[in-house]
Formats: sequence, structure tokens, C-alpha cells
Amino acid sequence: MEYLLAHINRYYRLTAAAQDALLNSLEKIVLSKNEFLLKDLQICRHLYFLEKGALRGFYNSDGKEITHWFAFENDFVTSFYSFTTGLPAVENIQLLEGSILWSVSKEQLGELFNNHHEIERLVRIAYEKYYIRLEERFVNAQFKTAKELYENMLLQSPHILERVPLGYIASYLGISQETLSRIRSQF
Amino acid sequence: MEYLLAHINRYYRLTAAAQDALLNSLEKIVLSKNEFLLKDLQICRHLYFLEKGALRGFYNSDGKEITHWFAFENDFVTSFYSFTTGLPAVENIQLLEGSILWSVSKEQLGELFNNHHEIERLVRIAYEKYYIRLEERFVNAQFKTAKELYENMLLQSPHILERVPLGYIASYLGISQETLSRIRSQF
DNA sequence: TGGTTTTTTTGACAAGTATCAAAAACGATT
DNA sequence: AATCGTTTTTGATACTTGTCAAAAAAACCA
Repeated sequence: MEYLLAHINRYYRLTAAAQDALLNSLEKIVLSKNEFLLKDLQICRHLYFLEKGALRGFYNSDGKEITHWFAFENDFVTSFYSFTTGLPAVENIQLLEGSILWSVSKEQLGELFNNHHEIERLVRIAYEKYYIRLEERFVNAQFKTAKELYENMLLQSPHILERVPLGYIASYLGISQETLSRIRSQF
Repeated sequence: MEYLLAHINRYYRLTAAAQDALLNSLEKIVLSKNEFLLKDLQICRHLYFLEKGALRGFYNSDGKEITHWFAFENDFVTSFYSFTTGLPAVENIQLLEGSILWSVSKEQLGELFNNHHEIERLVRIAYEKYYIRLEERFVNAQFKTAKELYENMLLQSPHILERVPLGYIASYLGISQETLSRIRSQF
């Protein structure tokens, strides 16, 4: 729990009142490897903070699983689409390792927004960060070769390569597992 | 100017005080076709509302122009990356048609956020919408063939196809102009 | 209208990547 | 240490798309 506050205070300092309200809204969740936090067609009603462990989000497309994000320690996690629209999710969220999470419901978050302007600001800033990261990935995916994407990942997020099976990474990069394997053999 | 309020009120109703504050912060801009609203390496210090006309955002990559978004009537426009981080933009914003815009500076927007909680909420909700749209495009770009992407566009945003030169659309879809031309000949 | 520029289409070829199938390597378990 | 299941690598082939170059069509303008 202190984990969350320490993380938040790194880029935005909350008042004591807001901290208390936030912590009182949180519920601890412990899940083990391969369990699901969310399956597609369900409505995602919670925002999660990942204290320890690793998750992935993936789509099912033509019987194939397409991983499109990973989350690790200190990440905020949700099915953004379902959580914000209230519509059924099109993605699944699965545990890559045994993990500890803290959850807050959409209703509770709305309450927090109404009572603590600064929490809404915090979330707005978090959205900005996610948006910028997604935009960067989007541009890269479109204009770089598979090899360049892998090099990028080696430089910018080697921790993912170390903790996640190759098949998931291949679909994250938008290439086949075989192609990724061949690229790796060139290094 | 009423245009902006009419648009906003469609999905979020502001109080009269907030409306006044917002309108007092706006400045009208009129630009003609092919002019630039922003060039890369500049810092984007404004958020724009597009009342009439059309714009595109594009990157220069290996001497090629890569269009990655279009904006039309009622869209909010900025170089999201530069505006939020305060760092030099990596993209250009150019006029596709003569256009009328309303601008608000980052400083003014910060003032508005501080004085009118509901304006910050409005912007947060706008971010959510943009994020979801970008996420959808990201997933599509990765998992659909060039032909499927074009079909999608025919269904979901035919107005873009009608108003924008083919070369821009090709790079928007992440394919070469020649490939797009060949796809179109199949319909 | 004719001429000039810009945009779009067509053709030939090369490169990159996906696919299918099988082998090898790795990990966990007993 | 041997076995089973999973993950990764390798090989052969086919397909999609990019690239370069040129022709055709459309838009623009005097």
C-alpha cells in the first residue's frame, strides 16, 4: 500500500486527506500465474495498481492470441476501453507471474474525483503518459522493420525480454515468433 | 465560438461561469491551405479547436512524410506529445484546406483547470476518447492487411477519403501509395 | 483552350515476412 | 537421470508489399 503512495509521490504529491481517501478505497488482490484478471466480453469495472508481478493484455484474433501490452511493478492496469466506456472488453488480462494488485472500482474512483480534485488531476496526468507511450509505439510499429523494433526493445525495455516468453513478445512487436527467433540469432 | 460550446455541450455541460472563462481565453486563427500550424522541433504551446477546415499531422522519416492523423470540423488539435511534455515536437501540423481555428495556450489552460474543476474533467474525458481511438487504430494497424484497413476506412471514415489526397491516406494506413492504388482498383 | 504541374495508376522486380512442418533446446517433475 | 510438455529454433516455400520507373489521368492556370 505504501508502495502505491511512494510511486505516486514520485511525480505528483497528494495531500494527506487525498492519500487517506485513496487508500481507503483500495482492495488487495493476490493472483497466481496464468490466472485471468479479466476475460473478453466481461465489463471491466476496476482500475488496478500492480505492486508486484507481471501481467499481459491480449486480443483473440482468428484463434490467435495477440499480446498488445505488458505491465510490471508500479504500473496502473485496466482494460482502458471497457473501463472508460462501460462496454464489454475486447481484450483479456492474464497473469504472467504470481502478482499482488490493489483495485479501485469505477464508482469509487468517481467519488474520489468529486471529493479530491487533485486525484482527478493525477489520473489525467497518468492518461497523458499512457497516451504518449502508445503514440510512440504506434509510430514505431508503422515505420520500423522487425529488426529495428527488436533493437528498440533491447535498448528501451530489456526487462520485458527477460521476463516474458518469446511468443508473447513476437505478437507484441507485430511479427511472427519464427521471425523474431531469426532476428535474435543475428545478435 | 458558439460552435465550440455547441460541440462541447453535446457530451459535457459546462456552467455559465466556466463557459465564459473558456471563451475569454480563446483566440481566433485563420489560415489557408498548405500553411503550417506547427513545424517539428518547435514547442507546441497551444491547444486548438478546429471550427472549419481540415488539418493533418505528419512526421518526416527518412525524407518521407508520414501522415498519422487528420482533423476536421469540431476536432481538438495539438501536438499532444509536445504540448504535454513541453519538449520540441517531432511532428508537423499542416492545413489541408483553408481553416478557422480557436487557440488556448497551455498557461491559460492551466489557469482554467485551477479555477474550474469541470474544465479539467472535460479535458480528461476528451483524452479518454482520443486514447481509445488511437488504441483501436493501433490494434487494426497490427492485425489487418492493407485491404482490410482500406475497407475499414471506407466504412468508418469515408469523409477522409473524399477530402484528402491519396498519398496522405496511404501513409496514414501505413502502406505505400502504389499499394493503396492497387487495392482501390479491386473495388 | 492548351500547356504545365500534380496526383494516380500500372508494370517489373526485389525484399521481408508469414506459414507450415519438423527438429532442437529448455524446464519441471518424478 | 529419464520423461513429458513447453518453448525456441531451423528449413523450405509462398505471398504480400515496397521500390523504382514510367505512363496515364486529373487538377490547375494563364
